Amino acid sequence: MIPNRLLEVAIEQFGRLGFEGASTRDIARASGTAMSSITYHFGGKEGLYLAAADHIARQIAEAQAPALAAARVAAERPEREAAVEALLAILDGFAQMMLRPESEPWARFIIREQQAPTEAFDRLYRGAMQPVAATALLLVARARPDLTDQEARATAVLMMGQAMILRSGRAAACRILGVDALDAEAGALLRARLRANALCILSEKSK
Amino acid sequence: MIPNRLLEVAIEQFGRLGFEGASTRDIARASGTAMSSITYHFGGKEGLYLAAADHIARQIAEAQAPALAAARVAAERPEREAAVEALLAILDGFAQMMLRPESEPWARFIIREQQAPTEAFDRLYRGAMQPVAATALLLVARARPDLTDQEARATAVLMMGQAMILRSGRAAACRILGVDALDAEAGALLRARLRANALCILSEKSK
DNA sequence: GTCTATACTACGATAGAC
DNA sequence: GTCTATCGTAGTATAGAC
Repeated sequence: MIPNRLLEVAIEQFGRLGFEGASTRDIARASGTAMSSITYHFGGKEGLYLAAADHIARQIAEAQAPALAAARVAAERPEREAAVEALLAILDGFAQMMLRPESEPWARFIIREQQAPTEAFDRLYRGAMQPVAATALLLVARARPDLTDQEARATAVLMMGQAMILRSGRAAACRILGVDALDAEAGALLRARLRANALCILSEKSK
Repeated sequence: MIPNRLLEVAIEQFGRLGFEGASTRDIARASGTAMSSITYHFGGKEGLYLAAADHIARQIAEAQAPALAAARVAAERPEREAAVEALLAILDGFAQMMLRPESEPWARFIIREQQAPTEAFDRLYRGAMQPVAATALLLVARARPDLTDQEARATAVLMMGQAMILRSGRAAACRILGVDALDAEAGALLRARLRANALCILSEKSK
């Protein structure tokens, strides 16, 4: 299926080179088709870019759906610990996604959009991030009832930052850890520390 | 001074568009000079790119130097609390840098390099990141003697991630917080939560 | 040192054959 | 639907005037 192949290559190239840096010629060639297929299927370079964002959002949403459903159930339980565990699970799922090699191309795409958001960011946020953020926020509020709404939001953002650095700052992380790549061993270490940090943040007693 | 003007514009353009996306024509025009000045001063597009990385590294190193010197003194003190406070200060300094508008152009440049490191990343790491990381690591080890060396390194990386998301995931952070921009008010909230989180991570008693 | 002029390559879009 | 061919524009590098 040519459109799908085009989308995968487009995510790779747009993520690596940016919208203006990537060339429709190269994308078409690497997809094994002619440049004019892009015009035909997506209307042009910009249409392909937006379609790539939608494709990423759909993939992430599908991958996170089960964890989010489980978390929303946990948020209804009376014990605060259930919310803590559910949030730890979401965070770990997020971290695992960041560690998985398959996330590299679309992580590049998203990080680029975060620096200079276009319409594509809107689609990414609404499709992939907003559902995770909303659930995480609900759980932070349950786990830390002492925080105001804005404090809970800030806490959620910062906790996500710990997982996000596994992609956004991977090169520096590897050097600090003294490893060539974030393999299974380094990933397990980081996930364990992330869990310990998050547990400690979420368990703090109200003053 | 034309070379300096070229460097500032280059950081802006390379950060926004990437190495291949930026054009020497535009950089020269925005610097008020001819395209061939780039060849003369930096030997070509690639030379300008590496010089831009060096320029960024120098600026960051200068900005962080006083905080690092103070931290190294604190690391010598016998009380564990001195190390904790010094690390909180470094983290807050880092967060403030991420929040400051001036950091936007070179943050874009650095984040781009993290995704696909070139020789420029080497210069950025050695010049700007390595000194901060080494000091932070020293302080984490002092504050949390129960952690192994690798655990301390992972903890340092994750804690930095909390501050880094203020740049790398700023667009999403703004949406989650429900604000248009990370102004002084939002910045103060985030820094306060970051301090609380870090304090809790660093103070955890050994099991 | 800084400029203009130019050579050469690659870009995105589109028209039209099949 | 997918291809080839072509148009106009913009890219880097470089030679040479001043």
